[in-house]
Formats: sequence, C-alpha cells, structure tokens
Amino acid sequence: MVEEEILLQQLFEEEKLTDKQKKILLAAIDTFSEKGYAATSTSEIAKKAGVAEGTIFRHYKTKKELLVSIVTPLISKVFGPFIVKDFHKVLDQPFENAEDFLRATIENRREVFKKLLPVIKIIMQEIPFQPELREQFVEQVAKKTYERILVVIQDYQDKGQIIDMPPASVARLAVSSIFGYLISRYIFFPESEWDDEIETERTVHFILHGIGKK
Amino acid sequence: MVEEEILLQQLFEEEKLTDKQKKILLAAIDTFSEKGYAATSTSEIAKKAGVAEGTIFRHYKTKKELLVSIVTPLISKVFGPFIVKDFHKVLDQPFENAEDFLRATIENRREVFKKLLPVIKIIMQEIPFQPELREQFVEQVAKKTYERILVVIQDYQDKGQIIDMPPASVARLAVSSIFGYLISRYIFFPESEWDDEIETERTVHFILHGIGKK
DNA sequence: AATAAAAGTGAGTGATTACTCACTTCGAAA
DNA sequence: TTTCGAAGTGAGTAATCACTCACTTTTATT
Repeated sequence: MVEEEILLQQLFEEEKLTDKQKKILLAAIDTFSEKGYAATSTSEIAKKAGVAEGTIFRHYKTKKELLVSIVTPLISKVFGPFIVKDFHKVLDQPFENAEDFLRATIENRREVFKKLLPVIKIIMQEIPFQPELREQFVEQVAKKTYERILVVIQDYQDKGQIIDMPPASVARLAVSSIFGYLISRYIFFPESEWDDEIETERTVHFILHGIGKK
Repeated sequence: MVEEEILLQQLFEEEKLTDKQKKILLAAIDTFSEKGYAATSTSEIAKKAGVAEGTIFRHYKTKKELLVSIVTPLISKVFGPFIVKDFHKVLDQPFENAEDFLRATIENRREVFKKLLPVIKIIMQEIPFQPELREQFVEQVAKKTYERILVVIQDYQDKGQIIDMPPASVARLAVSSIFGYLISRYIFFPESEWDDEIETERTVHFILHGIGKK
C-alpha cells in the first residue's frame, strides 16, 4: 500500500488526486498488467477499487483515456530520465570510460524497471495495438532518447574506446543486451535467484568484449 | 494468398482442412496478430473469412481453442526445429568455429521469423495471459531448446573459442543479441532499410568481440 | 441412386460490455 | 449558514459478446 503510493506519486506527482482516484488508478494498473487492457472490464476495475463504475467515467471519458493517462507519464518519466539524469551524468561529471558509464546505466535502468514493472508490462503489451501510445513512444524514445544515445556513443568512439561501427547499430546491440538482461531478470525468470552484481558485470563485459576468446 | 497457403501448410501439414477452415485460420491469424486476441470478436473473424459464425464453432469449441490450435503447432514446429535442425547442423556436420555457427543460426532464425511473423506476434502477445500457452512454451522451448543450447555453448567452450562464463549467462546474452536484432528488424522498425548481410555480420562480431576497442 | 456423416448456416440466447444521466453528497469559499 | 461546483453514485441502455441449435447443403461410400 505504501509502496504503491510511491509509484503513484512518481507517475502523477504534479496532479492532485482524490483518494478514490488513486484507488482507481492502482486497480487499473493492477488489472491491466495482469489480464491485459482489452480483457479488463471497467466494472472489474470499479469493483477492485471499491468505487462506483460511474466514478471512473467522471474522471476519464473513456476506458482508453484511462489507459493513456497511466502510460503517458511513464513514457516521459522512465525514458525521459535516460536523457536527463544519465546524460547529465556523462556531461557534467563525465565517466572516464565507457565501462563505468555502462555499469551506471544498467544499474540505474534496473532500479526503474523493478519499481515500475507493472506499468512497463502494460506498455509492452499495448504498444503494438494502440497507435496513440506508439506514436508517443516513438516521439519520446526513438527520437529524443535515441539521439542522445548516439551522441554518447560517438563521444566514446572519439575517445577511441568503442569500435567504428555505425552508432545506430552500436545502440541497437547495447540496448538489446541491457533490455535482454532486464526482461530475463524481471519478466521471464523473476523466480530464479539472481546475483545482480555479477550479472551486471557479465553484461558490461559482454557488451564491451563479447563472448569470444581472443 | 499463395504465400499464406504455404504458412498454413507448414503449420497444419498433417491435418486435412476444408477450404472454409483454412479461411477461418487465416482470418484468425490476421486479426489476432493485428488487434490482439481479446480485442478480436468471433463475428469479425467470420466476416473476414466469408463464413457463418456458427462454422467457426463447428470446428473449434471455443474462441480460446481456436487460439491454441493456431499457436500450438507453431511452438512445436518453429521452436522445435531450432533444436532439431540447427543442432544437428552442429553435431552432424559441426561448424569448425563458433563464428560460423552463429552466422548460420542468425540467418536461419531470420528466415523463420520473417515467414511466421504474424503468428510470432500472437505468441508474444498472449503468452503472458494464457497459462496454457505459457506451459506449452516452457515445456517445448525453454526446456528442450535451452538444454541443447547449453550443450553447444559448452562444446565451444571446450574448444577454447568461448570464454569461461556460465553457459546460462552466455545463452542469455547471445539470445538477447539475436532476438534484439530480429525484433528491431521486423517489429520495431520494419519500414527502415536494412542491409541484412551487414547487420548479421555486425551482430556476429558483437556477440564474439563486443563493441570495445582492445 | 440411396444413405449417412460431416460441413455449413444464421437467427436467436443470455450475459457482459462501455458508457450515460438524473440524482446525492462533499468541501471549501463567501 | 448558505451556496455552488466538483466528486461520487448506481440503475439503466444499446450494442456487442461468445456460443447454441434446429436446420440445410455437401461430400464420400456403397
């Protein structure tokens, strides 16, 4: 309950929310992430939130608007921070080498991923079907974040720490490795025992040196 | 139309299908992959297939049975072959080095991915929500395939071509890279221009040597 | 040609869906 | 204390949902 409050606070920090509104959002996040958006009925959300069904539609004109109002702040606050926080880490107190940057990035994204897991599940599920969400995602992530990542990569390429592969391909490969780790860790095999420190090191080493023996 | 016939033939080769049954399956694959299972109505499938709604339920007791009967053969015929074909390639006419094996694997998976894209989308979408499918998937893919991959990895480790990282981690990292490529290629940015030969080489090089400069 | 089983049909079923609206309750400002 | 807009309610609505069933048509076997 307390932890959920924190999640809400992070996603809707600037908005004033009624008590019942919070309950609606939490119930919606819970059910969407568990059963999927289309398979969730508004009556179910109302029931779980302990609220009349009409109350939902007092605040959100449609069911889709409820979905969007959950996902939108996430997109700007999870992928946005990649830009702001981590990028400033690089510029303001730049990591000497790519290795430290990678390690910091993985650990940082892991925290966010873990904390916002239910909402991230919703995004992953609904992006293929909701053009509205996809467009937002592309705008926020593909364009903004991507451009910044490219700059970071080129920075380390200039320093001679990264091979001369097109930055777009470098980005794809590194991002695949990081998200592959997070998805294995929190979605596919959350039950397994994970030594996160060691796995992070392995991932960093892999991104930099691969699995081949010289 | 012809290409779709081939897809059906591959998935349902041993079953005798009526003309209308084929049309139902194609319409279902199409709509499920486009809008998602839960958001697709049986009346919509019937309409798209040019068939009465009752005809669907003549062959499939429930909507979920229709889903399962599409996904099940895919799991055993697409992910099964990962085991059989590719693994036998390694054992019967073993690749001398890990590099050749990787290249062959990526190219092989790319063909399959491309050909069965709509059905793969359905699997990816529905596995989180359908315990029945997830169990099948785990049984057929995660267990069998995974065990075989581990053997291959250990084989190359014994040959001294792969570093001494636990095979499970090696598998995760390599599979992430390959699927990261395929997902970028066919799901996220199918519209972009891709030079598959070059990207395959980059992915192979990345898996073996990373992006770091020695 | 006769027959039976399988395939196909479409109107009809009760349940559920997202959403509305006339109404009540609440909370803060005047 | 009065007042007024926002918050909350829940019975009601038309549409749609997955699914049924009595019936017709097609197909294969003799």
